[in-house]
Amino acid sequence: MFAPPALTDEQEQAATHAGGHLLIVAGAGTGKTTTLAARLAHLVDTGVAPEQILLLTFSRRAAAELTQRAEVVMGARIAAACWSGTFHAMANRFLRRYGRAIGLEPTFTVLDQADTADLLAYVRDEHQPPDARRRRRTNKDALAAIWSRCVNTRRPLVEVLERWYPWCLDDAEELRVVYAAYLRRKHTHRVLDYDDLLLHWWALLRTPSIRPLVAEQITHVLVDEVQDTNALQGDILAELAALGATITAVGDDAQAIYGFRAATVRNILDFPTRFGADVVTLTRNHRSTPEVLAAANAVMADALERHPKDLRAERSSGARPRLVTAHDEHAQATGVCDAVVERMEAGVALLQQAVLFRTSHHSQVLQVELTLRNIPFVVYGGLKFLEASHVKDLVCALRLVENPADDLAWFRVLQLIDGIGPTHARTITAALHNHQSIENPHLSPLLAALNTARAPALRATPGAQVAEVRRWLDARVERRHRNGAARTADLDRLEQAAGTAPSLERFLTDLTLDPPSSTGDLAGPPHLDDDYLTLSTIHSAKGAEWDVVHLIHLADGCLPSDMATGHPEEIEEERRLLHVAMTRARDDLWLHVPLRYHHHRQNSRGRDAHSYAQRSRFISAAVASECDETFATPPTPPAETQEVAVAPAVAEVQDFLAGLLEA
DNA sequence: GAAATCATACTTTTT
DNA sequence: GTATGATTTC
Repeated sequence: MFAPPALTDEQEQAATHAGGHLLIVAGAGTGKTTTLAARLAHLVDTGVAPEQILLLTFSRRAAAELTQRAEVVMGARIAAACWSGTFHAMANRFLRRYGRAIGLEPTFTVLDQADTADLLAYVRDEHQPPDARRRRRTNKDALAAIWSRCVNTRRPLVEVLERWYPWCLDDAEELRVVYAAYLRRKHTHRVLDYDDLLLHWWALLRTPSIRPLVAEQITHVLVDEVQDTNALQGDILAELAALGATITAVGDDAQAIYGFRAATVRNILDFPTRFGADVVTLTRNHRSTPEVLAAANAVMADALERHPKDLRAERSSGARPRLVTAHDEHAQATGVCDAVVERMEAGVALLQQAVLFRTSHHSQVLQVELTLRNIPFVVYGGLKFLEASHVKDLVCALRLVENPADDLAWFRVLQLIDGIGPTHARTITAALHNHQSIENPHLSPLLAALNTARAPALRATPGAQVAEVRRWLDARVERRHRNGAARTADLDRLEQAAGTAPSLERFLTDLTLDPPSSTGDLAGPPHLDDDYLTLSTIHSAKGAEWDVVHLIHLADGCLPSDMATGHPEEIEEERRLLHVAMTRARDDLWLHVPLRYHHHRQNSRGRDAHSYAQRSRFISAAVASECDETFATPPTPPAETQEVAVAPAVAEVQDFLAGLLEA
């Protein structure tokens, strides 16, 4: 018998619910993870084999946290036996194992979002090379986003264009051609994009020869953050249910923040009727003080769609949230640092404090200030490590080791050779596929390096394979970039990470499905016992909690983001984003509003500009009345208007120089 | 004709 | 810092 930590009545009811599908509506801070871990333990306790439980979480991080919590209750060995990970990671696992049944070679490579956009641009150029006379084409990121929305919402192209990309409607025919070519290309080159993983998993679950296997293997499915799943993921759950699995879904419609990724809140709202599920609602918040909750509830009070469940505070009274209006973002950064240090000196570890923001560049000024003050920090979210060109170069070269059919990888890697540009890269790729000979003396070192890395050599560990590829690559990376040393240092870190992977294929797949989420992730263990402050996008902070939380850049245009003010529902999603951010705080919540912030604007002279901001529209008078308000300190005068004292000797030199200019 | 180089515009959130 | 388009160089 296991002895779970004391559960409240509502948690207990959810954890031990028997006989059928279940929806747990769990507001922020109501002990969702505790309840889910307890349910997991309960299932095992009542005779379900851990190998028959599928745990679908939103991120690898959430999976790890849940598993860790479950380990405490049920022991590490049992917890580790569950199938757990993101929808995409689980799709990958099933497809590697059973893909052959639907005609999918299990050696496929996975394209991340940037690869997807690159491949779309690549096939478009084959059909329609850029034409100076024509107007600007749809950019490749939009190409990828449009198609992804079609797949994930399962709606036809024209409908998606009308609803979300009306300015692209004129290009509908062109897009159709490009997407058709993209589909063919992926198929012949054994590559899958993120959406393909879900789509093929779904197809697999509908395949008669596979269904009995899965039915036997998976009897219980636990889904976390179900409000952030999309239509396709909902259909996958339905297939699993049809195979006899019992589904437990957990979520909170007030925390739906992934609409931009085609998530639909219908998946949680319709769950009870679609699956005939019982519903248990958790409303007692154990995380935050009543003061923090009052402010968070006040934000949601103005929502267009009212969520009937107000969170009830269980904790005793604490400090009121602080609403700080700073003169500009420098003053804001100063204010955050002062408060963080003050709390640290009062005994709150940096690890128990966080600064959250809407977009990653909102944290730049703060990062400078933290560095100046020697306050250690780790940044989550928005990290473009995998998008840096030298990292992509290495990853593409490694993909060629695994899958020589990967045209996109060839296209990129070949252009690293002197004298080879887009045109030659294409012809050489085609020639390689047709086993024709190629006359280019610079090519053989690359082919040799790939062959050595590919050889089923005895010591071909992933680390050694990376090292082999780098013997060819490093010199080229250093030649192409001014800061070559820093870039090869990044490659060192990748090589190190590869050293711990079971295979090159696993290394590459993990890198795309679970990219390093923080600046520290690849750096390895030395960071672990340090104390550091967390900087995170709100999206990446989902599910986490801290004693002290600072929200910065709460200005209109930042939150709500001015990229997301087109449709009312987008604005509502931004509101929920603020709600999610505020409910991360246990004891102290700070809301920072800069009146003036740096704005990258492309005015005619190409100069950056400052914008004067207004407080976020979500901070209503009612919200403000739940906070203690502080106003801006007067600004320090800009440096260039300050009097600069000139020493006598310098004045003399200046006079001399000025004299040279006189006739 | 293709590659290298220079100039200019753009930069949400994530699997 | 990077992606794209125009211009220069090979």
